[in-house]
Amino acid sequence: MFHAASLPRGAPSHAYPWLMSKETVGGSTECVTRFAPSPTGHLHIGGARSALFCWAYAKRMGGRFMLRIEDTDAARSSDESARGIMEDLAWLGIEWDDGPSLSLRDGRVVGAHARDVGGYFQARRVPLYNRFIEQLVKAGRAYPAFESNEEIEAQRKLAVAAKQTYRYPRPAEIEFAVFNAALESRWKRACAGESHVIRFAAPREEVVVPDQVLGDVKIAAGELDDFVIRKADGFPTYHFAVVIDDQTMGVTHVMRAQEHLANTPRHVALQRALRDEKTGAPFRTPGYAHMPLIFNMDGSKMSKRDKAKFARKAAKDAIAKDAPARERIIAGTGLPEKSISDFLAGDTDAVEIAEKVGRFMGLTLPEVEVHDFRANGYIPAAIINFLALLGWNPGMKTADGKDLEKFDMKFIAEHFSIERIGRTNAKFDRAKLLSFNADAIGAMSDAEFAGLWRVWCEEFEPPFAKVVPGDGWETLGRAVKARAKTFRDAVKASAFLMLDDNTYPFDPAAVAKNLTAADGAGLAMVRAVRERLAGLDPFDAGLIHSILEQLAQHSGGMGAVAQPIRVALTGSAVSPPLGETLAVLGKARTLTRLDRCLRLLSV
RNA sequence: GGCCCCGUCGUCUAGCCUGGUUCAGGACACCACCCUUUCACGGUGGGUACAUGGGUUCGAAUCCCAUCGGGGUCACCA
Repeated sequence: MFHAASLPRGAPSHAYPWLMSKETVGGSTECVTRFAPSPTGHLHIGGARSALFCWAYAKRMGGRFMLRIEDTDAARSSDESARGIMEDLAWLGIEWDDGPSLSLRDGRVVGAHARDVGGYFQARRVPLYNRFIEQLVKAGRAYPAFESNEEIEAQRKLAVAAKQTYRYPRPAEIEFAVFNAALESRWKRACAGESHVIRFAAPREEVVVPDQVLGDVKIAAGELDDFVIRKADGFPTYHFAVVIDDQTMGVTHVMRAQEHLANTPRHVALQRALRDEKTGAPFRTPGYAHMPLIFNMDGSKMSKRDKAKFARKAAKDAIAKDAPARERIIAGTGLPEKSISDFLAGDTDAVEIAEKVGRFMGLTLPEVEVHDFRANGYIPAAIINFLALLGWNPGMKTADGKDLEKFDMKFIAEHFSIERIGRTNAKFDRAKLLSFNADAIGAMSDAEFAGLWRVWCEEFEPPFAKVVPGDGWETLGRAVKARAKTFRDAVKASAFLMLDDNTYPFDPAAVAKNLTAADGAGLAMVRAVRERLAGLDPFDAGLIHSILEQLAQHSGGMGAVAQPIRVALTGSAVSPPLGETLAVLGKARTLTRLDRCLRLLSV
């Protein structure tokens, strides 16, 4: 027997001639990949990686990347979700050639030149699915089944109780691949409107999934049961819609997470049973590539519930340390007492509650959706680079012999290959992402950083954006850029700006060390600096800096000058460089603060 | 539990296909030192890994087998 595992990875399987796809490099058919999310929420970071890999492969092969919305779950799908997913993809820079169109802020339209394939929302393609359902029934490869969901569920429970795998038993009257009288009668009942589902008559032979990452994956005969391909509500199931669409939309390569691997035999079996409406030829089996899964550092799945877990733990810790904290949280979030107690008890993982608690407590909740990363100040380029490395590696070295791991989408589009996708599940290391983001920020010019940071602040930190003087962004940005791994960090580093000039508190330790020690030497320095600053015009970072330097020459170093000023100005011993800090604060606010400090602390 | 996938530093990984050049290289994180007006940035250095056990071979992280471990999946959700 042919041993697939001995094949080089990525090689086509010669054991199954129908798989010999013509859709290879240089062939007449161009490569088409697709990302097919179901619009039931935001774009998950793992989904973003799937989309990126699909995009990358299509670009590398000079083909097309398609976005298809799998909204066959009428109850859970929503248009808002679909739009949100598209916006997240566009924000990351993953743009689709084919798919619904989306207008960007800059006026461009993604998907403007999409091929006409009859719609990219599955819910609008139902008549197409139904034609193929009928084809399958007439061929004796699918049949209506009339059991209710409850009946099936009861039987499944029985099987589970007996520690057996439940498989729907094919009715004795159904003959494989024959449209017999019994089937015809069932079909008539179904067409007459009797409630039913359509089940696929699965083959009773081994099914092979040709996977370009894992090699051929064989599923023994009898593992597949007669699964449902059309639900009672008339919508196709995922398995059916995906096969019909991939065929009719010309998809040549299916790349998705490994959690789908176990479903793939169903798809392959379906493909072998279905015929093209025009040519009568069997459906193509696309090239499959299942990529490794992404987990949290502790091995759990990355899920929205992580936010609730994180916020709950922080809240519980705070309450354990200080019982009244509970009341403060209730008051501070404006949430009903019941919501908070349910939340703390773990009865609900509602994201809205988690986010309110998180905001009130000043927590940064773990990001799991693309939008979370965006809201927390991450840069698309850093996310893309990091994601690309999760399960793929270019296997190249830099000029100085290190592993190449910093690259952009252009590089990915030029070098991506399925052969270099790994097979091992990966853990999502936020620390490394953060480091990538810091590097991306560090690589920006001051002007570039200031511009992007400002736009971000205006959307996600409006109160802060308001206190930054219009002409102060670049000066401030220059001062905090190196201190920020994210845009939000840069806001934190600029916290001094948000302080109320007349009420901000002083850190006693910092005061003792830098102001009142040595008979108030620090205070004397504050006084001296205040005198010089009072007459300064313009109040410019460079000029301020040189004044401080002059002072430093006569008083034993910069430390003796800078630290007292820092404490006087911000209440703490930590701040960005003083020139920029004072300049952005402005002369009036600076003098107000220095005067207040002198007034409060002088003896 | 059945079926399937996977197993190199704490994490992402290079190396594995084409066994020796590897007492295993890089990055992030961590620690130490240097730089320094604080905090950062930056620089230098350091520790930590081939899951285990059997083979094959002169020689195995690399090939084979077993065990153990991790994960996925078993829906009228995708």
